[in-house]
Amino acid sequence: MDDYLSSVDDAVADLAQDRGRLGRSSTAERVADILRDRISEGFFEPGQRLSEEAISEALGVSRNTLREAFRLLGHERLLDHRLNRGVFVRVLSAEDVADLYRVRRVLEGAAVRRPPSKQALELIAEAVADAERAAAADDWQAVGTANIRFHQALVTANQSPRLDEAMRQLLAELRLVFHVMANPRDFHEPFVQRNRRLFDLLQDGRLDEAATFLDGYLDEAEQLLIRAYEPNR
Amino acid sequence: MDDYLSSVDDAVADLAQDRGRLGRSSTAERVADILRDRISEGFFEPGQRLSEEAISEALGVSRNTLREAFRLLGHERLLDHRLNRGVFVRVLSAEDVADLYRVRRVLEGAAVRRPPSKQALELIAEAVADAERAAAADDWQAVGTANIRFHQALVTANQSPRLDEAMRQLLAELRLVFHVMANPRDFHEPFVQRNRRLFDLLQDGRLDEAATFLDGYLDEAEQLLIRAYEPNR
DNA sequence: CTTGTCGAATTGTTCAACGATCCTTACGTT
DNA sequence: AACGTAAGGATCGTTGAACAATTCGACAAG
Repeated sequence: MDDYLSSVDDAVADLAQDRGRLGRSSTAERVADILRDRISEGFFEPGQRLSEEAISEALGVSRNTLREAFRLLGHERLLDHRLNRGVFVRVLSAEDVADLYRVRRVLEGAAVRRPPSKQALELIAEAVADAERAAAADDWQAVGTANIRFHQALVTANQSPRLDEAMRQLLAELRLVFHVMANPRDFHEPFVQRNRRLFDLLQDGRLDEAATFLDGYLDEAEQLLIRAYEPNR
Repeated sequence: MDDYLSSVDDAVADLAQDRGRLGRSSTAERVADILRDRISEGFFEPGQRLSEEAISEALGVSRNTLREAFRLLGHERLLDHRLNRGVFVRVLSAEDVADLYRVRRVLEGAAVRRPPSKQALELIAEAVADAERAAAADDWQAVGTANIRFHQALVTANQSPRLDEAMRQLLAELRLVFHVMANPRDFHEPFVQRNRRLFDLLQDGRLDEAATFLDGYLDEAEQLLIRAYEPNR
């Protein structure tokens, strides 16, 4: 009987993992999801103003609800809310890009310096493989998203939900900038090999080497980005 | 005449620094400020429900505006927004506390490992002095806020606005927990000396020592907190 | 070319209303 | 005693309309 009870308890405990999915749905949040996707895919361009009237009508929600969605995205730094002037898709300055890479060095650097869990290694390996596969297929858009997943997986090694969330937001912000890269191949291709190399270092437990390798990696990515970005300010 | 023009230009350029203060005031944000203060001072206790009707009436704003404020604080993790049930002052679990300290180790650890700027050192020195002064005056509440300023100043060394902001949020979240400490003196006193010691190490450029010292520091703070916190769950 | 003024357009905020959801209580069933 | 159901009240989610406040561009005056 003890067995029976404990197995039930186990099942219930497992179930608790899905609890997160229950509460998740309010119109405002769903609207925010839609807008977030549109922004990160480049449908709304940085600097563009999002009219309350036009969008609320287009999505069939009231202005008040739309404004709640705007607030959410504003806090994620995807939208810029200027009083009495409306909300605009965020325009990142070169300093913003530099700051984002400063944060990446801290977040990813800390992750790389600690022995990764088996789970984390698996996630990282998957992302590397996906990137290589996409590169072989000349699908550079897919390479880009796989690269992003790679770095997200890296941060996972910190075992911290809050750092994961911070990284998620950071990468969403960075996507605002990726669209300025005229040729996505030039930007994403060089890093596919490096991802593989970084993964190998991590797997072999050569953490110090991984850390310095990562620093060089991020330096170059930042410079590539800023060089392509600085002109049109 | 050139001189005249350029001096005017300079004056105008200076003025641009104050631009940030212009936009900053909407009713919703001011309401959020009020509520944030009330929460961090313990007026609203963790777990308490904040009624839209009661608070909107008390503050003399509409429910819609209040909801915008709630969204803001929800994103700062100070409020817990449960669909159709209202907003509650966030209740941190022991895992939350552990995670917060994980993030602190990353943020403060990275800061301590890089040579601090003169400005940063100054901010840190001020916080240390304030804490010592308050400790001498037996004002343990003030010691607590000075300690918080100390750690905020530490992170300043990262030279990253986003990390500063992350630290600000993190500390606001931690304040939710500080109120469970029955005797603030026991919690804050041991760290006044350590702040001084950490400052000395930084000033002398003994960064590695500072880093390991900080790790021990954070470990102890975390355990103190969790020990006082775990029981009442 | 700068400054003042006016009006259209948009946002900020409020209000009232209605449906949807949750909580509580009570009642009946097994 | 544990569980399923039902009813009612309270609160939230969302809407639509309304008005004040603010911005912005145009146009006239100096």
